[in-house]
Amino acid sequence: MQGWEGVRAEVLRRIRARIWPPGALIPGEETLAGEFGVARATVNRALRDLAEAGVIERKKRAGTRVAELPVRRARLEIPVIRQDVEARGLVHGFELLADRLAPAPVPVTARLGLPEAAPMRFLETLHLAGGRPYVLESRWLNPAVLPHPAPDFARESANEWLVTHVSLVSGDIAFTAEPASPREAEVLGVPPGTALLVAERTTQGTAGPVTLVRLAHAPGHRVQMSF
Amino acid sequence: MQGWEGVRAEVLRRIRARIWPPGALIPGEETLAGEFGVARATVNRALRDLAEAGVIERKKRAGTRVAELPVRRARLEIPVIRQDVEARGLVHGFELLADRLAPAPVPVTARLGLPEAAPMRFLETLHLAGGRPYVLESRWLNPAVLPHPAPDFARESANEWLVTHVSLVSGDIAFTAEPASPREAEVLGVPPGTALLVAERTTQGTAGPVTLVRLAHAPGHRVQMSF
DNA sequence: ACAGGTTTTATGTCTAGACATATTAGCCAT
DNA sequence: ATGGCTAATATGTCTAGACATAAAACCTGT
Repeated sequence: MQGWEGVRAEVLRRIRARIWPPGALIPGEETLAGEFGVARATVNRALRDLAEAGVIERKKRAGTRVAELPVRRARLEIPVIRQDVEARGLVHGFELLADRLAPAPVPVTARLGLPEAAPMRFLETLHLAGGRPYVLESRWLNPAVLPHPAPDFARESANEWLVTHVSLVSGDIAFTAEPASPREAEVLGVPPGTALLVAERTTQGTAGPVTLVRLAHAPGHRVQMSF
Repeated sequence: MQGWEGVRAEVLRRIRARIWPPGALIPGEETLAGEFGVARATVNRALRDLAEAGVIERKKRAGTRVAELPVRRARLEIPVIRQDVEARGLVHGFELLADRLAPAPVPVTARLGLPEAAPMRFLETLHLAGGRPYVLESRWLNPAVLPHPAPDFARESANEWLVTHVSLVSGDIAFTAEPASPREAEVLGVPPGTALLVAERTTQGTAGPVTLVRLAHAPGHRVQMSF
């Protein structure tokens, strides 16, 4: 068992076997390299990987120690909605329900870091999967990121246009469960108050805040991730 | 701007500027190393990072190409519930509501890959944040992973004991929105049918399937992640 | 004791060169 | 054409050595 994956496996084994218990300082890279008969860079690669996984914590000069409470990290892949639907073997479609320029509510501008009541493009898109309502997308879009002439969001969904044409840099997502509002109930074709999985995303681009979007999913939707 | 982060930034800039459009083959490591005046290993580090982020796709012999539809990846950190509560500045507590050995329902054994109706430990724990119900944890636990004598889950929550004592290897999480069942409503102190954010996790360990747990969160709970 | 600067040290990164490995592309025989 | 072998090539990884950097530890002088 050699190579950086071998080193990682052996270090992980020792941690799990409590040879190096939680909180303990493990030997330095030089030492381990000597013991395993590999170069220090190889040990470094292995330990860096374990640090990324949250198993160990590394600090310059202070050394490497086993994490006290290993934090598990799961990765969520956020596809374009069309891909998401097609991956389920269904035909994707969408309807543009609203498209207007309006002063954005304060909570929206605040979360994006824009001046209060800045005029923004509001887009409401209902995505369909196999002809049935799939998710209601309510989006506030910073008009500064749009080119002239602006794209036709009735032809290409805002969701997809943004991913392919705007350089998204960072952002965050939050999932909540909420009862369907009258509007959501009507559009999605469910009784008001139905439990909906709601995702709220904000994204920042290279040229400032891009968009805040709320995705209200039809009942039964699962967001799946693995680790 | 030098170093692998500099290389990554420049490559990313060219991709965003469509100098290298989606689907395009980008120059090889050797070429880029020459152009940027760094060693090939440095370019490799930068490109490996971009590949991990989903911006480019790499294959041996075939080279590196820009991803057609960049999939955004967000990382979720799954803390121990106690940490989660304490991070919100609240006092954590819990009550063990049920603890029994029972044949697990078929959907449970099936998802974990255990024989049908295998006897499993069923644990129901209500976690409290600042004295108020926070999340109801319903867990099926493979008794094979427990030592003798078994730990006292009334003292240390199963959630925390598992993280620190069992080597978890892989697993998956799914989030859904569900109406509170009568049981959940009663325990969490909400009206039946209230929209709850439910997380379902399965985990596999080195020595086989470990646990399947359902976490029904109190209303208003947000699961937050960033990218 | 204590604040401030200096040394030490473990990790972070880089280089140049090498070999390993997975595919693709080309070639040849059928 | 088609199947199968072979060579070419881009990425993956490793080595040995070097310098950079951050933070702890060790001195100072007051």
